[in-house]
Amino acid sequence: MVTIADVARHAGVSTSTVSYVFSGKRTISAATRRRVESSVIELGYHPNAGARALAGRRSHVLALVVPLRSDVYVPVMLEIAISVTVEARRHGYDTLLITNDEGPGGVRRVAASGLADGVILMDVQLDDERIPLIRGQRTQAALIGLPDDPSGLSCVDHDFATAGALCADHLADLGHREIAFIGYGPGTYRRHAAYAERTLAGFRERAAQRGLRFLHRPCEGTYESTAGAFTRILGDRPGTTAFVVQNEAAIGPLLSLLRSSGRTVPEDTSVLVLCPAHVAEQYVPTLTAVTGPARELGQVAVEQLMRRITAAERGEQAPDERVLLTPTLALGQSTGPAPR
Amino acid sequence: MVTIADVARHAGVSTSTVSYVFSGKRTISAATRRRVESSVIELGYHPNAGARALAGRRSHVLALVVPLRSDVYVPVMLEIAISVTVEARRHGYDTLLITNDEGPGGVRRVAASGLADGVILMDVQLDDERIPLIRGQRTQAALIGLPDDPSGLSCVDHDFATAGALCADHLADLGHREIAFIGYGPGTYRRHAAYAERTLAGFRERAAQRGLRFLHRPCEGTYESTAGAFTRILGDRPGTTAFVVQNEAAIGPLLSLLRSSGRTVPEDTSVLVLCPAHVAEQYVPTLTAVTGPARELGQVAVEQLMRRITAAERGEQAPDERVLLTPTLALGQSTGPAPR
DNA sequence: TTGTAGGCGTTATCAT
DNA sequence: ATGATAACGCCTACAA
Repeated sequence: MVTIADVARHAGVSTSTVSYVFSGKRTISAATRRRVESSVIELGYHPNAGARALAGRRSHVLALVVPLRSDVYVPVMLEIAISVTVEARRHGYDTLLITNDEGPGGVRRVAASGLADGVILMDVQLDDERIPLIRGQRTQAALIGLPDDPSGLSCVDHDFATAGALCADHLADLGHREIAFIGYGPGTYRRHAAYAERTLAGFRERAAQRGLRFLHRPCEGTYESTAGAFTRILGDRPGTTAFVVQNEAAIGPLLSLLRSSGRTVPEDTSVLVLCPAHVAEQYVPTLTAVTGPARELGQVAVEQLMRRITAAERGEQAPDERVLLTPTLALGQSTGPAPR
Repeated sequence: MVTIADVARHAGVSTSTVSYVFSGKRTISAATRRRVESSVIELGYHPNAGARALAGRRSHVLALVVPLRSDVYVPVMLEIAISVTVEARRHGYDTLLITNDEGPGGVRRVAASGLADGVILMDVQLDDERIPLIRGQRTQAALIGLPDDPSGLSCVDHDFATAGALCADHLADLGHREIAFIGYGPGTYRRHAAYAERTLAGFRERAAQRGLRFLHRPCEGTYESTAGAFTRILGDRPGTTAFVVQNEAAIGPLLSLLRSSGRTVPEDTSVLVLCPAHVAEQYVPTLTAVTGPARELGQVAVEQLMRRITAAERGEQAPDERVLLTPTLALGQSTGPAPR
């Protein structure tokens, strides 16, 4: 193994000089820097991570806690994980994967052992049980998802309320007046899942402002459940001209049901979905969708965590941050003017 | 921070005794062990990862290289990543996520710096460019996916040939004689993607043995592409009574096409898919599927890597392993006896 | 069965 | 602008 001492000897400088060439924490003459750098390349030197962590009290690793089972659409999870990893590298950090099957103990373990300098929690629930623990051990953390009480923490999430409002606006602009909202199963609302409640609230409020009538129906996402919701909606409100769907699993069934009931999309009925763009694009016709930027979620979380780690190292108190990312409307072929 | 010296003092033993209690590398009297263990708990001691890696020359971390873009179905990727992480923990290891956007340099970096003791490569291609590099630097590695030349490496993959054979057998058993195979796009076969070629070869061989006629048609997975393949198949072989589909994206379109052409499933036409079980279950009717065990893929890779790391530490040459996991047939409602 | 002490490779504090 | 050197916390021969 090539050590820093080998490089120092080869370049004719002291080990501290080599170290400072890497860290940039003091000024080095151009000549010396060149000599060191060419020695590094010639010898194939890679700083030893363990020694660096030990001496520098920083592992340059962050831990990403992924839920084993999640309400979050799986491909989005991986997209976030990858964006975290890529963004972390831009800050000289590597990313450790922690699953929640260890329970909250996993976070304690990697933080207490110094394996990781900080933690990013994915799929944070309103009353997430991991949060008190994080607060307790002063672990630097950034959350993806907005908890009940975000004090003392940095977090980033989609702006679900705005997503809901965007849906109402788009359909109102097209002249629709009677709208059905097909949501997640009742259990999701019962446990107050943030994304479900906030989206609905945002939709409801904007719908009221724009003078829309609407009906919210939970739906498990199975074909039977969707069929039940569909039938009751058309029974209660035969004049319904548009559907908003927040449950990916219900999209396919709903389109089938519309077709077999003789309604064309978007001429007779508009369909607007809340889901990742590439899901909406898979359908025929392509679906108009309100979509949040998954990749940015990971990037922002990493930036927040880096700021906290840096602040903590300086003995400062990191400011809490709370960022909501604005969703966008991706026009597809499934929404159109309300029929007369 | 609580160090091993604090624990030793508190328990009235030497630091080496504490260390050996953890590593189990020498026998400790029950009384001493108890004293140490309770001190550990009382003080909340966690061994420092950096110091451990430095002194022990082992980081107890493995690196998992995930492709940025992949042919592999995304939820399966995450399932594998999680199974790797969980299995690694059972061996006292943590998992570092490496994306391929660093290029093969990422692997070199984590291996040379001692950040990771070994590497697991996902989604390995037949002529994977990362493999020569791994061989060159003597990095311990396990591959998920079977390359052209697996010498000097451990690898695990699905047994795609058997998956293809299972398809032929199931349909032959049901009395089908004319079968269409809807595969991936032509590009997939052109670059000799292993899973596509091996599946087709396995199917072809068994089909010949069982006296089946079959037609293979590539398909991009879009609605248009599927419609084109469908039309040509029924043009060439009007007597086709069963479809095998290896392209998840083509499943939805194919079912629509069958329905709108007035064919019922499974009475008129059987549909058999090659895809993860939970995808097949989402459809109405549920689809019969041939499925590989994704979770086990991760587990086996970790076990292989652990054996290699242990062997290398002892200065031994690790034996190459090559494991193919057997797929299973999951019966759904989409296959039935051939119509008369 | 247990203790002692040297060394793992870097960083960062003093010097110069 | 650069050097010397004491930590950093743990592991593991070597002793007892």
